[in-house]
Amino acid sequence: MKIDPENPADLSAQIAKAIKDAIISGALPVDERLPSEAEMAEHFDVSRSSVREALKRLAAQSLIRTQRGAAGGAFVNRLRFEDAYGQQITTSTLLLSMNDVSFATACEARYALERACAPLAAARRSADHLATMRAEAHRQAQPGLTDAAFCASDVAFHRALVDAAGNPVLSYQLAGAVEAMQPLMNMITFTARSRERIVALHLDIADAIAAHGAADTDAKLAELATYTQQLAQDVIARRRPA
Amino acid sequence: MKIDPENPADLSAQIAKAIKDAIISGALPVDERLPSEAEMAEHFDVSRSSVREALKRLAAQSLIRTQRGAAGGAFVNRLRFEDAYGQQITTSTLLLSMNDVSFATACEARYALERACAPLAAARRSADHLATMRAEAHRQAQPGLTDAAFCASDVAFHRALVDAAGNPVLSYQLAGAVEAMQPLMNMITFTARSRERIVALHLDIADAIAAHGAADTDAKLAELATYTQQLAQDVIARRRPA
DNA sequence: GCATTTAAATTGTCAGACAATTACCTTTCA
DNA sequence: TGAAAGGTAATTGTCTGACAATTTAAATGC
Repeated sequence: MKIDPENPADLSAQIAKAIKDAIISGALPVDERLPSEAEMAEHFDVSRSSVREALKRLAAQSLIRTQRGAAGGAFVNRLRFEDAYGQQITTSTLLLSMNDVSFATACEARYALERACAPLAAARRSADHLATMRAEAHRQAQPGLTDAAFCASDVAFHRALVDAAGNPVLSYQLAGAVEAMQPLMNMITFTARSRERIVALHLDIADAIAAHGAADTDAKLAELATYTQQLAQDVIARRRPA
Repeated sequence: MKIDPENPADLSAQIAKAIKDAIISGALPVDERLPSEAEMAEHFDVSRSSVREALKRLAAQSLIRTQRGAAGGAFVNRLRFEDAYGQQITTSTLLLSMNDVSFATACEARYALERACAPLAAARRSADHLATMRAEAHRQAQPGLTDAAFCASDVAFHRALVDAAGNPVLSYQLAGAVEAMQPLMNMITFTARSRERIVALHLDIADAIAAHGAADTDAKLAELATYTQQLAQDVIARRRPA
């Protein structure tokens, strides 16, 4: 850990960066205990408040965890894939909502990434993943389902497809792509969507994956992507003249 | 914004979550000014310190920015793709280093995602992206290049390929996949890698993209993936008996 | 009208105090 | 001897008050 310059602004940011760099570089291994707040305050020659604000910045990124008590303190946290999922989804959602990304761009990215998983999913899918996909597809066929529940089930279906690839790195990357799209898909749900067509495609995809058919899976996913894009264009075209 | 319960622990985390939810829900639009720290302290009935720690948590996620002075305060920050790149790379790097993901798994994910970009890159690549890819490939052929510089150029080549797809959402997603792999690739650089083979493949990829050949690009990327996996296996096999 | 000065608002930092929690040690009693 | 009870120290969590630094806006003087 390095000492801060004489610049008396952004002290907590500087301290946070120093500790963060130490964690990334491996100088502070997982579960290592950081010095106490008082010790760090003395070491960096700042107040305990500044140290605390720095630690809160790191805690917000799940880089450390804190524990009260005699043997307590701040510990380097093992960043788990499950923790990163949430951050990924939040960030993706905000990126989409704050940067007016077009539906076409977001949809293209989503299906491009999902199709990247298709061959792996077709090769490795377990009976469990397949059962989840089929269960969700059948749920989507129920007539009384609300739009929100249909969308949630849609997300669950695609999550199962992604997880079927058996690669946690891919699952992490796809979390944002799949789950952040749900609000955008709601945009269409209210108007033009044909649930029957989507359910049929989902069942086709499940069958293709059941048969380990990589090419078939990819083709059906491409069809679903095209249909989704077409729906969006229809909705936009309908809104234009009004 | 809601009020906190009577639980006097994790106050700053609760406040941060309340504000974060308000931002995600859209109740606080971009560039909206939050109340001053003193006002929030009174509103939530906590001390200014707790409010400040909550704000630091949000600042660490680039959700807000702060400004001193009379018309200063905390403002909802527009999350930009460039900001998210860095977070994505950091998170991916830590996930890989802290969860002992196998090289095979990480490499598989990386090339699966990159191949998802290939058809789009082949279709849309600008002269600029193509020039960057070829320039990096030629730089990699220079004899005096250090291993670190070769790796950096390798990353730049693949970044250009991804950016050539012209989809900022894809570029964001791929940032972690491409850049977080650099340390893992260094593992191999020291031993078995043939630069000539890699440069040749890079030039083939650039040619395929120049000719808008989606299938050729994908095939060459698949070849590069296979070669990389093979290298890793060789290194592991060589270390085993020793 | 324009430049200068002054005031006010706001975040950034500091110092000190107390509360809450937890591990560890000591004492006491069976 | 063993175990339960209690006390002690260390550490984070929170509060209060103060001052410094910065920036905008208003007031003032020419």
